[in-house]
Amino acid sequence: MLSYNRRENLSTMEKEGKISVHFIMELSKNFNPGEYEQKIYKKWEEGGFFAPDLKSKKKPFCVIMPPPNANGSLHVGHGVGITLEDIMIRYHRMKGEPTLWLPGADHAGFETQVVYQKKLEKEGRNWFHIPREELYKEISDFTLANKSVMENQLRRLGASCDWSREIFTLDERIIKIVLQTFKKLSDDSLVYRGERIINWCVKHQTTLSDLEVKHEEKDGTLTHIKYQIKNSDKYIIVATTRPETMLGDTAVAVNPKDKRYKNLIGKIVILPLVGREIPIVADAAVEMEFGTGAVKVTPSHDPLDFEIAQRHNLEKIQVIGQDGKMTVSAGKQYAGLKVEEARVKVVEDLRARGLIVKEETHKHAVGVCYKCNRVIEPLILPQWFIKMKSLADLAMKTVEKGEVKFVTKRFEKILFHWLKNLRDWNISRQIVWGIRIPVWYCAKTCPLIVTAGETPKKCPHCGGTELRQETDVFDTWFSSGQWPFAALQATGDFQKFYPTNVMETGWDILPFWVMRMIMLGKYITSKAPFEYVYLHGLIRDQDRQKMSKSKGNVIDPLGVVDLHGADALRMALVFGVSAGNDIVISEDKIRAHRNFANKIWNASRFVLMNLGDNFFESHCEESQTTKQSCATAGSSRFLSVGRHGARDDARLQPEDKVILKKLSEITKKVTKYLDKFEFHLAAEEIYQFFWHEFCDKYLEEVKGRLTGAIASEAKQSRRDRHTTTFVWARDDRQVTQAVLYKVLIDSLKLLHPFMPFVTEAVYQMMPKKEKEFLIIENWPV
RNA sequence: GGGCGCUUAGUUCAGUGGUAGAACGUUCGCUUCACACGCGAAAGGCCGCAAGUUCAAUCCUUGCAGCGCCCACCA
Repeated sequence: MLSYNRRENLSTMEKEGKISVHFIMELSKNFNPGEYEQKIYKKWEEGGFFAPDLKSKKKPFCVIMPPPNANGSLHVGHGVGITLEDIMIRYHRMKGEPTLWLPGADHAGFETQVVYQKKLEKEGRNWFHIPREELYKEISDFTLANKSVMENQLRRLGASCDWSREIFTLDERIIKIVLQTFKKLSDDSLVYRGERIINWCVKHQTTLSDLEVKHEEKDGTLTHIKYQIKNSDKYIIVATTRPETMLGDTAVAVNPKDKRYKNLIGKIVILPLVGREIPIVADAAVEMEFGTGAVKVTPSHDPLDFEIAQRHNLEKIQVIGQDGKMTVSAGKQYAGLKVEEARVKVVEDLRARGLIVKEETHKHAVGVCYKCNRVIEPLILPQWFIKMKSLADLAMKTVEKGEVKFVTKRFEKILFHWLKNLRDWNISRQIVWGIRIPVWYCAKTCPLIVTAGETPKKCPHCGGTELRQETDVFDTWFSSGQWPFAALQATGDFQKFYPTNVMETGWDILPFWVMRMIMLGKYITSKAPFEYVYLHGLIRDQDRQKMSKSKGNVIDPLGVVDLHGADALRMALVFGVSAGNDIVISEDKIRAHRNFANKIWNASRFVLMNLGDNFFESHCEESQTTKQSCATAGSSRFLSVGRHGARDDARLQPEDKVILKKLSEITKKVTKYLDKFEFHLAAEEIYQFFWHEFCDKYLEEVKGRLTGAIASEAKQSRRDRHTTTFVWARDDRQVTQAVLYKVLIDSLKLLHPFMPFVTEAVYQMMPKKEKEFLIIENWPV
């Protein structure tokens, strides 16, 4: 027998090819994750276990990883998703299914640009002075650097995704598919370039989709202004929160049913300060109860006014520019002023003329940029839009038919609410970092040239060669909305793995991403991109607060992994958390599961010490003589303990029967819960069983029966292993050992999806393993 | 204004049409030879309020109250 000292670790053990009882006894009393995790992960990865076994005839299982934004570090939110996905993946892999977890990274267009812009600001450089190509290159380098940091963080969490297939959202193969989709939408007349009122962020100098605009309650002032009626000394009083926009007014609107104003409809008013003559129109969109019931109409700077203008064919005068300052059209005395300055000056000037009737404080929701919180300036700009109606209907039908199922039903309601209220989707962004829209403009006024990416040599309409490409890029969500089919097509796995099984992601991106994937996936491939949608909640701290850098309550997942191990973090993220609900995590909770990992470690040490050396050595010899691997010979026999009525074996003591019965029950339960996406219940069951049934009860009960086991050099039986359950079990102690072994190894398997590292570390020390690694073990039945 | 949720032990949360569950925390005892990151024991709850359906409601229905989130063109 070889002797070891406690410094020696896994690799030494493996070099020697054997593990002895003495080795186990020398192991540290506490599980030290740092000593094992990265080594184990490396072995898994090198072993190629993350790639799907394409030879398997079983039904494939596929999860597409929501590609993390490659512009920073992973946060705990990623930890939740990665853990849940990894649990599913490891479970299905152990069931022998060809299992693909496709990792990716997202260039995250606007988001990354915002991050990079901040970085430039700190360096004192001006974003807008850097040439486009240079900027693109810089952001690209930045993103790729972050991408590799992130990949290593995913490894630290234990993500068993197939790195050999990893794909980036700006991969040439992906871009090609995205452009084809745009072309198809264009051919189907689902995309158009339109001059419509859009959301403009003055800071970031780009438009945003409606979803990217947040609404904040703000205190404002409702200013009542007199507009004089032409050829009369009468006035109509309008109420507005944005007096400065009156410079761009082209009408006053009232509700057609409003008796107060009935006789004024069609009359002309003189716009104060400007002198422009504008009509009073009747429009049902005007609320009679609000303000004075008369609205000034500024088509260029207000969405509602824009619509009124469309209906009444009103002129549109832009008085605010993309720089957030008043334009020359606002008049000499206002041009160049910032909006806020102009507001003050306009009110002053009106007051000087006695045209302010009253000013009242007024709470109202103001649209702000979701990134910089700056007030959104509605402007009219030509943008690319996707028509939503037919795609939304398509998505609704897909969900109604059950082609896509939501694990948490209530999200289906929320999705429908979204789908029913969608307006056309502005997919163009005036940013650098993204996929450029494949449209070319001819120098002459020919129709636009839309391609699937190829650069046209000449204008198909006039033959002209003076063409210039659209500078706008796609909204990131336009490309990521195609991710499941695009990614699988790019890696060549589409045939086998599409549609995928589960889309696991945070509920906060239901409308941004999930909804669009259903629409675009179904539209392009005629199949829904996934069968199930599992949405997890937001992470909160013990005081139920959202985590944010400014609050200083952020938990860095890698810090936790370093301190307590990935297993502890993973378990803390699933324990006591049901689908769709917010997740409360605290240092206490993580420590509790660090303790559990340690419990697994120590219980395993105890079992291994008590198996006796015959377990470690003799059986290997036996199986070699029967030309069976050491591993197979051992465990297949043990597996029969629970399966073929061995519980009734006369040599089993009552406590043996109880624990084996419970093991069998727990195995069924955990399996059932995993199939139903009830990860927390699965985790709690196995936790409860392992700690309180196996450790607290069974291990204590059998201690007496094991006395002397360690020193024992019991001879093994050479009887045929196929005729007897416990071939080698010649006395009570040996029966106990067999039961211990069986319960431990099955527990390790059941625990593995949740806590892959401790379980694998222990498995590596197990004698008579069926497989080389636990990660590829067979799920118990 | 519209929509979606939540309310169960001190805390964070599970759960079920039929005697209330876990984790953490708390209290008391334990240097028991796997583990003090541990073991044993214990305390702790009209399952938000009211009505209804039912033989039976914490669970289903309705109303109410409190809390949270999302959406939104009352300028």
